Amino acid sequence: MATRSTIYAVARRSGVSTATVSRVMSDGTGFSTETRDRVLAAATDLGWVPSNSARGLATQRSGIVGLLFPDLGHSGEAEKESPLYVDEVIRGAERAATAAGDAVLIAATHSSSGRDLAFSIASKVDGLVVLARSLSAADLSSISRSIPIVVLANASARRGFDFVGADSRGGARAVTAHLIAEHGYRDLAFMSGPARSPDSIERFAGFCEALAAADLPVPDAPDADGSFTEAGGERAMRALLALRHRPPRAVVVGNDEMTLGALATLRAARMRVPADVALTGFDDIAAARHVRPALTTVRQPMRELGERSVETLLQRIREPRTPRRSLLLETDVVIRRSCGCRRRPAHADRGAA
Amino acid sequence: MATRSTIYAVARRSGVSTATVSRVMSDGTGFSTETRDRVLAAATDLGWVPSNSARGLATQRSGIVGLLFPDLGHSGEAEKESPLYVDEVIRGAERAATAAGDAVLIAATHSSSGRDLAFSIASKVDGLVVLARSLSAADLSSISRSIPIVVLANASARRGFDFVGADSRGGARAVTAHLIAEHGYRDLAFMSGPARSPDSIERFAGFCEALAAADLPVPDAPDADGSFTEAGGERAMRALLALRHRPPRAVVVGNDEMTLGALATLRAARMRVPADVALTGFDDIAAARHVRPALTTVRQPMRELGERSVETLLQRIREPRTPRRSLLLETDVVIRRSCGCRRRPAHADRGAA
DNA sequence: TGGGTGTAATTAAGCGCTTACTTAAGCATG
DNA sequence: CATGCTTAAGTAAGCGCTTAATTACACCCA
Repeated sequence: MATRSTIYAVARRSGVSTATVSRVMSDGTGFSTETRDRVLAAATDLGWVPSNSARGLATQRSGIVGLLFPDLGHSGEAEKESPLYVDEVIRGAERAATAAGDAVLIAATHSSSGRDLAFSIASKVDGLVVLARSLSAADLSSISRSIPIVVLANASARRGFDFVGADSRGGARAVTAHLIAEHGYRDLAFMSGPARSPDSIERFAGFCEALAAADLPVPDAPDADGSFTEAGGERAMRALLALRHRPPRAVVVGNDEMTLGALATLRAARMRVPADVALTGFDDIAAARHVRPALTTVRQPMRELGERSVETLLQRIREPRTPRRSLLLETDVVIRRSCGCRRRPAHADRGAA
Repeated sequence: MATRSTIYAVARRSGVSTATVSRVMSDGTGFSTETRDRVLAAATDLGWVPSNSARGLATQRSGIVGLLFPDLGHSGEAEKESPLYVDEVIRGAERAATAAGDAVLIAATHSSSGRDLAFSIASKVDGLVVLARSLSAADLSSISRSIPIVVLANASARRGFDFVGADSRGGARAVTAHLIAEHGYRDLAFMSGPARSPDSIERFAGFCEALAAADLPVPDAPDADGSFTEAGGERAMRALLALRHRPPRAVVVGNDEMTLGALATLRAARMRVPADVALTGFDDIAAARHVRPALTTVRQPMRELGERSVETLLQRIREPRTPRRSLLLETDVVIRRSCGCRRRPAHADRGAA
């Protein structure tokens, strides 16, 4: 507790200069084994933990990267639901950073505080991974004047930055195509998440592409939308049913949580899934395997998104003037029962990259 | 990109000294509004983000707290399952830190790297929250010589440190009591997680207390154990069934994921839950609500654990020589169907604090 | 014996901030 | 008009490391 000891104390105790201590600590060269042992012993005795502030000031590197993400469901109703996605990304980021000897700082932009928070974080890190819409374009470019930034999963903001994302559109196209080709459904609807969310937009686009490819009529907008939550899915499905005289044969839903909600609404309306209405989700959250019917869904490599974005960032920090990188990871269609399939086929389709 | 500008550049550009810039940035006093505006403008123009290393060196505070947690399921089979608990804690920690104007650094100790990682993190933060068994007692006390530490959810390591945890034991006691009192089961088994996990031990203790209170025979050890994963639960349940001529009437399981696995094994063995064997879990993960039968389980205030531990840490950093704190949060029994209840009662029992 | 070559170690100049101390100026007071 | 008080600003000494430049020394070879 109490007083952190300094490199000077260690140097004095082991009878060498601070330069030598520093070299020993950084695995450098230019010292004998005995000296090394003496230094290490002194460091241990004193319980010395070098100050990263001092080191960072001297080296111009803090050894920390930041991850900024939007705070979904802040203290609200559905707050237990949304995390999954972000959490996996965080895990991936942590892993990649640790593997490279760096550490990762995380911060959720609770909408209000966005700007200040971002600058406060920016001052503490060597670079920033910004997930989805957690920061305005203006702040993004302002911060990028002092540290490198990689944009994660928000294709609309990628211009001018390194970018890492998943092929949401390809995934949506692939499930939709499955519904059409394997099951012969022709009356399909799309139920979107928040209208402005880049994910919503991409997924709807993929849905439309598949319809177009099958010469089916292409809608202008999603048939219903809501928040990316269970409650949002329930409401959206109610709206959808109210709107139509006859329910669609199949509904491609923006994410799994909404699908869970949609399922509840359909059950309440005494409709069978998939016999009356088939359903597909997005994300492959744990619950997707456990509901009945188990959800056919599109899996994103969430952890890998986190890993790759941090790797990209570290690479950029190392070599600031390399051409921009853009990385689009593949998504997988996971076939279960909610689409109407009876048994899992040998292997799933892949969203094109 | 490229060159971070410094306080000197800002000072020059706005025609004041660095001291004045510093005062303006820290919301201090001793400058006119015009001066403030000039400084702020210059800072914005230059895209200046103050260096936290320099500031930290001068103030002896980095404004960063660390959260160390064990890396469950590293690249292994069940890796998608375990997160939940840790993730919620991370969320809570982030929230509390941000609310206090600090940031949080996270790191998973991938068993091997434990020690080095811990020291690397320790050098970057003002204090550390250490979750469960992510660090040995020796490292814990070694690090605590230079920065404050709060132990989270590992009652066995609390000695000498600030401590925050949930009342696992009380929760286990409460579900077990429910099984005995409400359903009249007398033949109960306990299926534990990893034998050495503090959670396993606490929960088993609570189970035993409830048996003792009902004058039922108290076992020496859990009837089966496994890892805290679905696969672990499947195996443990198979072992349990193999061991006994007749299955127990009810099984209190160490956590929800194991319960999911146990459920699968029972189904495969053509036993009905809860009609033949009743089951309860721990943690209330999202899937617990979605499986059939929905799981009766014990909920821990995971996010609050994260919040409280960071608050405790910040408090300690602020006032180093205050008496140690120990905080035990209550757990809730969540009644659903897997225990045999037909409908949710008005309110759930509470684990005693 | 002297000069070259390595290796082990030290010296000291920063890195970009904060802050105690000091100065300057404006203003009210007796 | 000298005195003191308040407020706005500047000066400069660190904070604890890293690292380029330098020194000290041992060793080898002609």
